[in-house]
Amino acid sequence: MSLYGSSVEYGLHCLLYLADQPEDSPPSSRDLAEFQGISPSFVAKLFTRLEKAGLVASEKGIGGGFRLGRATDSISVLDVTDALEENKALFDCKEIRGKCILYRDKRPERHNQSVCSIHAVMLEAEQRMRDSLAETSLADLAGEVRNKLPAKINTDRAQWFQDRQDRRRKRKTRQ
Amino acid sequence: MSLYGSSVEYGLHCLLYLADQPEDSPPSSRDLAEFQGISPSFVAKLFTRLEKAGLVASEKGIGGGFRLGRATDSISVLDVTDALEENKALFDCKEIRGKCILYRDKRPERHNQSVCSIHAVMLEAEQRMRDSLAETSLADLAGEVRNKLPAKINTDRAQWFQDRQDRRRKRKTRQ
DNA sequence: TTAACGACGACTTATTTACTCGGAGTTATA
DNA sequence: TATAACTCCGAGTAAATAAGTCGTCGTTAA
Repeated sequence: MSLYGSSVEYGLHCLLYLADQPEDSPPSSRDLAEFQGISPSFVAKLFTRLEKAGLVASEKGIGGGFRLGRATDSISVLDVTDALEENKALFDCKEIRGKCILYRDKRPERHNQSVCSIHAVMLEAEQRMRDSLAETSLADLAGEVRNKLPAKINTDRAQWFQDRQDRRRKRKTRQ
Repeated sequence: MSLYGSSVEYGLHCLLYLADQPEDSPPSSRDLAEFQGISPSFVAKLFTRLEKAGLVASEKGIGGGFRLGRATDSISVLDVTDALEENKALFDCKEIRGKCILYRDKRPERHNQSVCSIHAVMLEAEQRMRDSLAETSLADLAGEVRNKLPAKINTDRAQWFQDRQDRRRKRKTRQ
């Protein structure tokens, strides 16, 4: 496996689709899942976490779904990974120095004085990773994808989501 | 949990003790485990991985144990994490674009043309993390720890390992 | 010979991930 | 207003992984 789970992959792809979505027709989590060919119930679960983090806002009811909670340029990739992987650190220092046989009886005070050197190295590496992830926003990613793919794909996709929305709302808004 | 498992923590601590060890008396994996109050069988397992990566060299037999496979300044923290967490990437891109409902039938060729944009962001972040981990060597860490702790602790530790070694070898070298 | 060591692999257990299911709640339509 | 259609939501399950164990083997020194 990898350090980040598949939640991060699913979530980022979903949010990228939301970034290109018109304001008035929020796709449901089911729409997003079926469009990508992944599990609808799992995507639904991811979105509850994304909502708690404020990255998306939900709209209930028959025509409801999700829209982004903030502007695309104010949501970073780091925001998404933090929301989906909870607050999972790179390294969980268990302070095993405290178990050392020499200090089994008289607990040493100096362990609390400073951060474990190993831990410090890990914290630094983690911070660099986080800085990097924070540099890219959903707006950056969405723009990149739009430029990379031929226009027809984007219009096809927009059409598909619109059709789904229309079907749910019995074509009230369109036609 | 954290992204890196406890193998990394155990392994790094063990290697740090090896860094301060005199050449002629290699501690056994059991010595290292009992000194730190952690599971001997698990530490033994870790050392087979460290040996395969060339970070330690083993010596069999009754007085045997482990010594570092290279100089302390040529073993980085990254070397250790790579050895213990296999080749676990930060992000495992499953290319779910290929499952998209629009291309279910006619597989698009352009997916292979370029790296997924999301994947690219992750690769960059991972590289920065790896660069950071590669900057610190066992020599750096060992020096830091030596300076941080009072001298007595270091001599006590050296004495403890020496006693263990002597007990195994029935006090051939000492006394 | 014996006791201690590492090497190796199968095995067990605990935790986490990935995913499902059955509500509760909301909205559009009749 | 009743109801059907659709949503979010969170408890619960199954599969995968991590963490740790155990036993057998070949090696080495006392």
